[in-house]
Amino acid sequence: MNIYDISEKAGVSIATVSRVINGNAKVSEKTRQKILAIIEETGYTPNAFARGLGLNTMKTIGILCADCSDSYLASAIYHFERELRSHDYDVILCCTGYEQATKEKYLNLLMSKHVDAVILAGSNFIATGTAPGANDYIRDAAQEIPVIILNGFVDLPGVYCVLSDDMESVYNVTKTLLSQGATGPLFLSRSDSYSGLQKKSGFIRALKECGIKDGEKRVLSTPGSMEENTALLLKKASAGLKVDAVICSDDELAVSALKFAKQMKLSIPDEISIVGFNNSKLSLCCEPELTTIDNRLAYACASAVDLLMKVLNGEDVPGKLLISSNLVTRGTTKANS
Amino acid sequence: MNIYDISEKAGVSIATVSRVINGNAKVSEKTRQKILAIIEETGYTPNAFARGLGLNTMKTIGILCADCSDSYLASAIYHFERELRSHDYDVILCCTGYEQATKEKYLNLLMSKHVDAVILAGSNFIATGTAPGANDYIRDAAQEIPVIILNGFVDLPGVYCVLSDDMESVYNVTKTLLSQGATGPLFLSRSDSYSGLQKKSGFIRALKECGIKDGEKRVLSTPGSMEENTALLLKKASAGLKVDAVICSDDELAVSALKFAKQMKLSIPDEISIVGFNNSKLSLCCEPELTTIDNRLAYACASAVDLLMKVLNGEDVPGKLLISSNLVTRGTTKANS
DNA sequence: TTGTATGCGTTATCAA
DNA sequence: TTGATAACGCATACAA
Repeated sequence: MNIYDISEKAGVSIATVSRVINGNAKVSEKTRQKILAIIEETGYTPNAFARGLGLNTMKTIGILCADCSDSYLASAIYHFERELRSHDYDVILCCTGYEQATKEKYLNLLMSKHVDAVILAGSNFIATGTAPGANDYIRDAAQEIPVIILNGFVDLPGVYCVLSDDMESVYNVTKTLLSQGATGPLFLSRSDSYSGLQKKSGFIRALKECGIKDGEKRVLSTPGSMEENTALLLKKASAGLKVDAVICSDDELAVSALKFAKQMKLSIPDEISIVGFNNSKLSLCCEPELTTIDNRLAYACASAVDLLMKVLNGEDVPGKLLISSNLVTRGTTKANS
Repeated sequence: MNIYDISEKAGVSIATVSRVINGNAKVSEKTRQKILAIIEETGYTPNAFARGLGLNTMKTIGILCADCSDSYLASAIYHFERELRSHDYDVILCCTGYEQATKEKYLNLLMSKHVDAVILAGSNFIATGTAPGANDYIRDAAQEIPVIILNGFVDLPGVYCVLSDDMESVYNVTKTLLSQGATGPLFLSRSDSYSGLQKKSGFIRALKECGIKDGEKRVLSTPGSMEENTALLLKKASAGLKVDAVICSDDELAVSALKFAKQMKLSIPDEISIVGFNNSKLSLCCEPELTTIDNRLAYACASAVDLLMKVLNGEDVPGKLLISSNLVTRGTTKANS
């Protein structure tokens, strides 16, 4: 069943059928109704390939993420997909893992499928190290199609970044904990991704303002499993590190910190405060429930899609959109006086 | 940059270029190398639409899931995507939500995009109620392309189901808890999906075998939030329901049960045992850590993709694949003697 | 081993 | 308001 069959049944040319389907050009109401009726009756749907061939677009957005089983990224994808579909776009999903070469390979793969744009979900797509040209693959892609980045920032033409203000939110909560009397603050860092560095620098800035100079020394790299991270904290503590406030770059790390606190028999939040990140389900599963930073993921994803639609529509939009976060205070921090 | 450009540069016809790209027919090693070099140099990639037009396939699998932010489904999608990509298939993701009409709509949408097959991820795609014809949309789809169902079962031609043996695993763990002396077993059920019903019937069968006739009365429907479910349990307990063993259809429910136990000041696992389902991260975040049923999701997904590849290859495969689960014993149940 | 010619199902341009 | 026809880029049957 193709456009010729329909045109034949309707006694018109394929051009007219095409016009009705695409609804742009002028067609007499009478023939339109007739054609519509036949389409309905036959259940005809245009061949997406042929359409793509002509238009060189298939109304499809590629989403790359390192690992969609990560709860944060999974939520992001969920929001992206629903938003995009409401705009009649399909989503091709591509989980790249964390290796640079694979990221590049899959981005090129998606480009070759003629997606209309790509969304890089997660700050790990931005190289933060010194490797020269590590972000070239993004620049190259952006020369062909719009690139949206969630929670990462590079200043390149054709790249649009939507991110939460991680530096600010960590800065704020750190200041609060210090003002509540904490003298042994610690920051647990999952990785040196763009957002990881932002968080870290917010922490260090807050410390500096309160007269703690060597803030870097109070940043702990904790990329391992929950068990390993708890063990690391215990080791540090037994080596004499004082800890009475832990800010974490995700909720899982905060649970590690919680386990550490319990093993140390520290009372929470009197002797130790803990703050997580992402307001994930994990934050409700432990005891006490976690105070955590909610970075308004749903809002960010919706904004990103909105931005993208405008870009595809040729409108002028900002290259960077910064969204403030929201501290959700629960049982692992003292109530703010 | 298209196949004509390449053929011109190489001084051959487009047919020869096509042959080299597809690697099937005979081409002299010399011209092959020459063409390969030019392809490499120009970065040419064939237009997927044009290719799809001719072949009527785009090596793309549609995955439908109700909600990919659900941690279980997110993991499933992750495994599917990686497996499929290793077979050079793309994945179009589609989150349908839980409404029947939307599921049908999106399944048809994917069909119209000429996906080569669809995977229905999650048992909620199977209607278990009495609504006649509620699974017709699956039957119709399966007449056109292979349909794979994860964790659900319907006996229809062209439908291939991969599922964990939920009935058996719940039956087994319930028997164990009863043999350890439990007299107030409870099953917390999230929904009456196919797998939900399987789990429930495993529970009831175990009770029956131990002389507890009215097993249905010990099944609690707990579709709400963690907080609501905990509250429901507290209410039931204060109304006199005896509870000393709780088997849950997911880990989140188990956390609700854990919170209930703590509020009741019941010692775990001496006075109450709790078993979760899925071996998700949640099971490690609470205290004590959850005993939970691991249904080998990664294995199931890999098997499903393997099955699909065989189906697409015209091989004969079973319509149902049942995978046994694995009980992961942690702190919320007594060690088995 | 290679080349020629045709079809795949649309959209869009131009003419009527 | 309509119709005829040329792209779009590729795979492949058939010819050489």
